[in-house]
Amino acid sequence: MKSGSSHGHVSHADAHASERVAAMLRDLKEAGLKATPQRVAVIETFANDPTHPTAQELFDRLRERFPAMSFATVYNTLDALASAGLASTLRLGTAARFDPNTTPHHHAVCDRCGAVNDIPTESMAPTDDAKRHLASAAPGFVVRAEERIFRGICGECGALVSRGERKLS
Amino acid sequence: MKSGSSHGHVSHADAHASERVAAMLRDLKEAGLKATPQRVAVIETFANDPTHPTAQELFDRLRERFPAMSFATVYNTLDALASAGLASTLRLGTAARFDPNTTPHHHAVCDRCGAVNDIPTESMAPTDDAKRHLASAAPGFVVRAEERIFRGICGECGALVSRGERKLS
DNA sequence: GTTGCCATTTAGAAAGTTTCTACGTAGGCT
DNA sequence: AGCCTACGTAGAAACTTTCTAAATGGCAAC
Repeated sequence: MKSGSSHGHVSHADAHASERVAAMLRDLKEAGLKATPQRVAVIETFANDPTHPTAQELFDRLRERFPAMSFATVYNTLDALASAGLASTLRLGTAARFDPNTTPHHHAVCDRCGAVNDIPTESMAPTDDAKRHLASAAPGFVVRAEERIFRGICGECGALVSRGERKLS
Repeated sequence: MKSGSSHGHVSHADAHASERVAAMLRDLKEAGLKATPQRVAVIETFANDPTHPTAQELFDRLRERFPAMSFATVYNTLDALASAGLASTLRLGTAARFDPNTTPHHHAVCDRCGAVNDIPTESMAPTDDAKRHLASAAPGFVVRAEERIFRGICGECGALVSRGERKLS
């Protein structure tokens, strides 16, 4: 993260990023959680990252600024954020991935490069078809949330493959 | 397991179960994989299990019949089955869960008891709405498969909660 | 039926991820 | 400023998955 907010200069893009960080810090306090330096650092590192980082990735980046930070703090903080509704957990492979985007959305995962993209959707409500099948297969089930994962090949990898390049798998 | 559909008689359950095992063994051979005793045991244990067992759960059960079986064999076999299209992997928590049902379907996961139910759906195709959002958020992405996970409270847990009982997480 | 190849199994180690414990620290309210 | 308690740290522990080397055995070919 080279465009982090620790620099003095604030560009237009960083302005939005700062807003998001500020909003998360505000929500953090409203949830009754303490704004410790470590949590502020996690939020600054995490809030505007669209790559769905793993705990390890966040830990590696945070350590550059906080050499003393422990792995448990990363998990504790992410759990705290998730409990407060400021983040969500996504389990796609062996390691969990975390998402600062709490607006309703789905995910597109590339089979080739592993990239995870957010797919915004206005309505997360199940279709009538889905509701019907849900009702008959799991009677009485009350839906709290729905996750959708699209698996396939992303545009970039599709272009590489069509050019005959085969770097991975 | 209540079927809720217009057909499906319990009296034929065993017959259907045997058929399914036979079909999986046939498909296994057609995929060029050897029908070892361990694989046959995994298939017999796994083919008709609707609970989406973890590798640990399958291993525990298999060990009763095959005390010498190693954990790696369970993973190897499940991977082989998945490669041959006879099973699929579902990652919901820390441990992967496996599903012998390869017909297109979704999953309903209970927040309280953790039960996983299959939700059959005729069409797995994304809605026009989803396609539109997918195209703009991930240009060029080609969908191979779509997974949906409904999270909520299952009928059983809902009934318990409404009676004021709180047995577990 | 025998032989031989090679996929597969096994035990164990290793790698990787997540959770837990004990204790020291410090945030933030009064 | 002082207190209470939530929080952070280090490290261990628990758990899941993958890997390695060596032995085994399924099954095709003869």
